[in-house]
Amino acid sequence: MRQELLFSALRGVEGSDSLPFAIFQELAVQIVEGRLLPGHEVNSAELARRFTTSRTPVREALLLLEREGLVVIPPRRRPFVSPVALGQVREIYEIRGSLYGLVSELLVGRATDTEIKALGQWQDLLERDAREGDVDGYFWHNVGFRNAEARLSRNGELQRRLSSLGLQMHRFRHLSLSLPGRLLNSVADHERLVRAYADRDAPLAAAVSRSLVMRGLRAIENTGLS
Amino acid sequence: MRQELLFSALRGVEGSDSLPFAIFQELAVQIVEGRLLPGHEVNSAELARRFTTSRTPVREALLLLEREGLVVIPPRRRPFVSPVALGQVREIYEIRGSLYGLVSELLVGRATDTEIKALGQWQDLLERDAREGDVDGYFWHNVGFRNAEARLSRNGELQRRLSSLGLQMHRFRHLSLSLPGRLLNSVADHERLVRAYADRDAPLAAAVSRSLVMRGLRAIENTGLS
DNA sequence: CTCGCACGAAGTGTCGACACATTATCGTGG
DNA sequence: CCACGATAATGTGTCGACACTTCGTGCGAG
Repeated sequence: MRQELLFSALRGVEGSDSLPFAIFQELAVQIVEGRLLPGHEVNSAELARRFTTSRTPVREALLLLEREGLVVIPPRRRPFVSPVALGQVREIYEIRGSLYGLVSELLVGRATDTEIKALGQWQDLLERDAREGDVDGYFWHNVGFRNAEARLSRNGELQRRLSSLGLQMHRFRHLSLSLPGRLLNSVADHERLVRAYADRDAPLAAAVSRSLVMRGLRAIENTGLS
Repeated sequence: MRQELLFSALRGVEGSDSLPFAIFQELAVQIVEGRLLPGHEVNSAELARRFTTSRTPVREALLLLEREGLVVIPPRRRPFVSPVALGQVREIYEIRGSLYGLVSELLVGRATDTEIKALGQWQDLLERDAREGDVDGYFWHNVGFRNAEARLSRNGELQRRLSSLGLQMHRFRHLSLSLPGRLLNSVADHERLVRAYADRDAPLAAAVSRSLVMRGLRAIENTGLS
């Protein structure tokens, strides 16, 4: 499944074969896809029954979900899927904008010409998706593009933190891209970005990358989130 | 103890009264202060004996330490205090520089005049410490200053993430500040920063804030870390 | 004397059980 | 008929136990 892209930088932190991580991944996808709605209760006892294990690994999985901000665990109370408040969305976008600005800046100084060319190929895919109005395809190719950028920044810590933010963002993606005209706008930004990479213009790349993220926030704000 | 400043933004995430969090805090301080050296083995069995509890809460504490990057937990193998590689230090500083740039930028738009004046008071303390050559005092007042800045950014997520990075940074602080002339340099940067705040000059504040962090990295690199 | 294997010691991941806290149910009084 | 309090049901945090794996030690073959 394409969802595996979301965990790319998290894998290896905890053995991906471990039982807790498998449970975490399963639940993370469900939350992020909207099948488990905010406020929905995820108590360890029931999950243990569902996965036919004891509560210990489930508990660990819940802690992982908490660290990714997908679940809230109040002490002595049942854990539940974390709510998505507009304020928090804005906070996350601000961080993400700053960090992707950094990615672009680092990338300009560290990526080879061929690597930058490879980014251009992602750009072609995005353009095609936008032309055909394939919102879903656009989204996933965009994730691929961003992952590729993060990798080229040659900063593993940065990659890991962005991946964590990406999980959160996935939760409200449908709000961000489904607006008319949004895709074409976005694809134009991407083009400017790739050109800045090719020109090795670090400040411009950083600025464009950041504004690209912030435009996504603007789009969400206009839909009027609950 | 002053160390409590380090956990300011982490408290509340997990009940600070919980047993696992208490163990986490205890161990985090020991690692961060250098009393538990990189590579030192921290197995849950021994810790359980030392804290006179079962392994379950200890295990949870170790997971918290792992999430802060202070401990590595290889599957089926004993956990150990994570090593401090120069490469990783650079990665963290890059992220920190970017995020503190963001803090400064947001702060300019969101803090009140009186709040900015309060930052100036921290600045006075730093100046005095620098004049008197009180490296330790300077460090802690600096932490206070940065925490205050983060709070004024009015972005809780950002605050939390910076606090996490701060824990890591504490591990090599002695390398960063003990160089001759470093304090005076740093204090001059702080002054420029506070002035930019007073002038409500967001781009300048962001640039100064970031360069302030990066100067710290430069200082560490020159000492030649193992 | 060195290398490698086997055996024992110790640690990890998981489990079921327990006391306590929280939550839901239901009967009773107003 | 609703509010409220006792009580039952369910969940959390913690514990000790177990099988399996990893680590350490020493013995024996070469």
